[in-house]
Amino acid sequence: MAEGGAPVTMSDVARLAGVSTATVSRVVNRRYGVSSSTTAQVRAAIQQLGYESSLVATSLRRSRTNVLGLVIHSFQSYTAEVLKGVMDALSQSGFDLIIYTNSDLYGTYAEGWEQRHLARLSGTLTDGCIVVTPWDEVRSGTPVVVIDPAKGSTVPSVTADNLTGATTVAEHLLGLGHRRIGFIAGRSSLAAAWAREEGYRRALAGAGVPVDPELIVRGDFNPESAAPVARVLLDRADRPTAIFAASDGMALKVLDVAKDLGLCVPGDLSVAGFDNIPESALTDPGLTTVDQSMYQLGYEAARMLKSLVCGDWEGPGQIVLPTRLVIRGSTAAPKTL
Amino acid sequence: MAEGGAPVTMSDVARLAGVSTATVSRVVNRRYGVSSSTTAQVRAAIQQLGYESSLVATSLRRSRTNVLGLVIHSFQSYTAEVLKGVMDALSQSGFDLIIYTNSDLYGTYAEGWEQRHLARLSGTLTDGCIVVTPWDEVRSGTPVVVIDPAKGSTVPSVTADNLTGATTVAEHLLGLGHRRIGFIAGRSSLAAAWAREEGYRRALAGAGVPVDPELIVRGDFNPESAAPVARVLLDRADRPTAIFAASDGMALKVLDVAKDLGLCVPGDLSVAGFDNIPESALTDPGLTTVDQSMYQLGYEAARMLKSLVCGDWEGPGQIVLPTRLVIRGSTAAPKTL
DNA sequence: GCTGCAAACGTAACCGATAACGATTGCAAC
DNA sequence: GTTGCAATCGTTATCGGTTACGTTTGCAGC
Repeated sequence: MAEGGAPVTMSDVARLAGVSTATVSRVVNRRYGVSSSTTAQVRAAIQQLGYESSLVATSLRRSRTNVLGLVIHSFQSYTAEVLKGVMDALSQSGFDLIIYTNSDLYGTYAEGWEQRHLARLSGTLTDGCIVVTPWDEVRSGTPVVVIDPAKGSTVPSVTADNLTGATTVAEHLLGLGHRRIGFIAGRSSLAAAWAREEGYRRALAGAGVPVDPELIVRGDFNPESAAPVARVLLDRADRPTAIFAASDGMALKVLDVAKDLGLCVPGDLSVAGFDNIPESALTDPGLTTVDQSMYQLGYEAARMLKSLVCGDWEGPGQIVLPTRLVIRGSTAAPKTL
Repeated sequence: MAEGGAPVTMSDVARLAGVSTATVSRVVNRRYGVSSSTTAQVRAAIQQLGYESSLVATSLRRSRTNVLGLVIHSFQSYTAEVLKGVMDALSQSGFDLIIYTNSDLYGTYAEGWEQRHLARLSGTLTDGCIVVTPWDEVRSGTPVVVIDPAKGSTVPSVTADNLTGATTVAEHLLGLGHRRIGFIAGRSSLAAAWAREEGYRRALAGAGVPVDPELIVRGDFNPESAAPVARVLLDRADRPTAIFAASDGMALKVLDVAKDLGLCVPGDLSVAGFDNIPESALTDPGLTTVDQSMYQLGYEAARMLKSLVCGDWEGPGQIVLPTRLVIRGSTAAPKTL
């Protein structure tokens, strides 16, 4: 059958089978109270017409839909990792997944897009939602889990231990003998950016190394934002012997800048990042970084949401996942040591 | 406001504002025929209650929803690229996007999942759908665009020029002087696999090189499937001087196998792939491949669907996008020449 | 033969919104 | 004072299902 023609509805099936729509509904939902002969008739009609129940109509009437929602702003490379984790966690769970995004990719977002998207889904379509954005003003009748929420949030959430992770990286650099360590911070509005910077500061303080404000510059987590500020650091007469960027994307950009300036990594400059995106393993030299497993974040968020929806969640309201230092070739002891 | 409480509906707003739901609807949809004073009252009530219209209820009643759907089986790495293209094409178009996936990631798929997913969305939720799968038995009341459809399909579709792309790669290898070129085919049920193999055959035929069936082995596009069959090729006494794999994932696996066997690429063996996934640029040596721009596929599919929904599509029913040969370090003239 | 009861099935209200239609109101024109 | 018309707003049917409830039917038990 080709295109065209109105979609086949339950009453079409009912008419063909010579029964009421209620009976068709009972057959579809395998409810008690339909004789085997009429069941067979109805099934035959469904088969013949190629009927599929409408998700919309069903979800409007029913409270439970067995569909979970995921709301995102736009597609980044890490988004795919999160989604893989979410889908693996939902594998064979009986829950389907709907991802809702809007088309305003580059335009300015009207305030409160999270709430708007959430409301459109969680009204009746989904049994619960995952929100991938720093945000905590959740209003929803159904459970919501936030990945990487704003600082001090009290909504159910999953986040990486950015503070410890960043501390570990800085301690790794300090352990190698570095004392002048540049830091490229992330967008200051994000909790993750704050935690990573704080980890850097604490590690230095712990080692008795004073924090030089001149060595802290700010990007926005985007690779492109790192190039100019990295140059600022590296053009200094007393340039740092190591640079710790708050994201791998920015760290990879630092590698490019270093190459442009004729600096050898890790000979002249050690570079470390945060995230462990796939590309970081493939550069030459490989990038020392912190694995925060976006996959794991997605996986845990989905697991949590699933339990919240089923009402059998036992764990804590906020999950903080451990991070893992990944040492590769981009860091070494400073030459001047 | 925290969680809990039934979601606020239109009648809640109507009650608070002292009007009927019809009036609220008119205000929400900016229709003519509401005095400015009542409009203000209604808006105030909406604000106070935090009302958001339900996507489900709206789409059930209305024919048009300004939401497009995308149906996929599971998340692969290329899926993210397709999605980026789709979202860029939809940027500021007024269309939102809903991606529907089910949870059966590893389990066996019941036959006809495409139709089932499509029916659940296109009943009323979406104005049209993109289906990312080789499939052509489309039945839908709303427009559907298929990315990478089955062979000889007549539904609106977007696909890469696999035939020409594969021919180009094979000709590149022939041009370097290779005569014994192994081919690792993809899953035979897919049209893309057929086209890529056909391109390989045609290039050889064009150069007057007889096709040796012993040099053609079959994977399934998955990286893991390539290792054993690559070994079969490379363990032969008269092993090929070059291997062309029908996907980058498989080609990268061939690089691993070659390394295990102590073969030098491209000194002892040239390797080429197809897809140009990001990883292919980062290996050492870089992988010669064909860029088919999944991004572009997604972009064009979305553009086409948008026009089909609006009824102003002028282009052809099937779009075939050109491919581009990307020459990197993994291919060179054979040593024995 | 009548009652009782459960199985089988239809009727109709309902989910939250939209839109055709009807009803009310105010005001100008006759 | 009517009439006419437009502006404003409420009533109600409807989208495609689900489900509480009512009705019919068949059959066992008295």
